[in-house]
Amino acid sequence: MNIDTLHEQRLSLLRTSGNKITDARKTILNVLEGLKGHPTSAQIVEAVRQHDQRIGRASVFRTLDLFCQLGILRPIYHEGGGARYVLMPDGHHHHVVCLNCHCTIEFEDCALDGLAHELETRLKVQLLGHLLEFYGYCEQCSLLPNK
Amino acid sequence: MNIDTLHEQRLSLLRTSGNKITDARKTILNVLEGLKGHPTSAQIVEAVRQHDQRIGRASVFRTLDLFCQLGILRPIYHEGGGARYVLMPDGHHHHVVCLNCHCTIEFEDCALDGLAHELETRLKVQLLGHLLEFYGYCEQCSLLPNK
DNA sequence: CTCTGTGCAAAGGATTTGCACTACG
DNA sequence: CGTAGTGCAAATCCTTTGCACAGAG
Repeated sequence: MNIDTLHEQRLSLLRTSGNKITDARKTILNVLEGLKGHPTSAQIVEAVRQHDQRIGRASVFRTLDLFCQLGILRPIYHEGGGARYVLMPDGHHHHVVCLNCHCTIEFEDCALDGLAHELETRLKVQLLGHLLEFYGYCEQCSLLPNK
Repeated sequence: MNIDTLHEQRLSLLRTSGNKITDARKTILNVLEGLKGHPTSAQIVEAVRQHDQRIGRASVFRTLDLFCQLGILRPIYHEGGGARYVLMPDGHHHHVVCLNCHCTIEFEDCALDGLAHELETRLKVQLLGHLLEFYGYCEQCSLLPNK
């Protein structure tokens, strides 16, 4: 799937869900698409500010909440002050978190579609995506004593 | 696996990792084991307070961080002020979150052990557990318009 | 034209920190 | 006994809220 297509899809999801497409929201979406990894809200606010001085802090938070509600974004929490956010490129995201140094390693995996379908039937829910997080110790940290 | 055994395992993990077993930590562990679902830090602080008036707020936060580092507990973030915590009974936890009403549905699943082993080999990491979160709309919310 | 979204500034909380004291091992 | 852990209270910082104005549809 093409990046621009994804971008367009997200914008049209905004529209079809009854929300408006504003400059602030477009800018924030662009910023999110440009940031790598799992940025904190503070990093996002900062990046948005650099992009467009006029966008207020509050709007960033409101927009992040909106994106989360639409399933475009997921909040995660990795110790240390504040939520972090992950864009869900194709509705899913997978990573390994180190409990010691808190680094994250992303990986691809698509073994969960079957389970997703089963759950939709069994629990009568409608799923948009998933977030899979393994935790443990990364290569370096697993070599330390006490681990 | 027996509940008491799990409790003992957690305590001995504290000891073997070079931490001390104190009254405060024992109380907080008991409280966590007694709470259902995905309590917020505020709920945990409150529950601890009811259990033992003398335990300070800061100690609760420090202990939660410690438990997270040991892999006993995982922080998650579900919109709406503050982290939530999930005990990892056997090192894993799975749930579905509704993006609209924010309810959660827990389910059992053990299809990830194979993937965990593969990742351990491929990424050279040492895994303790995992958290799998599906998101979408629950039965009631998926029937609403705009969904 | 109407109603949703925005920016600002201030309020409100939750979490963290520093320090003297306690108690685990 | 020594060091890790604790409780308290204050400081800090993130997030939310209220309101008048702007702009999308």
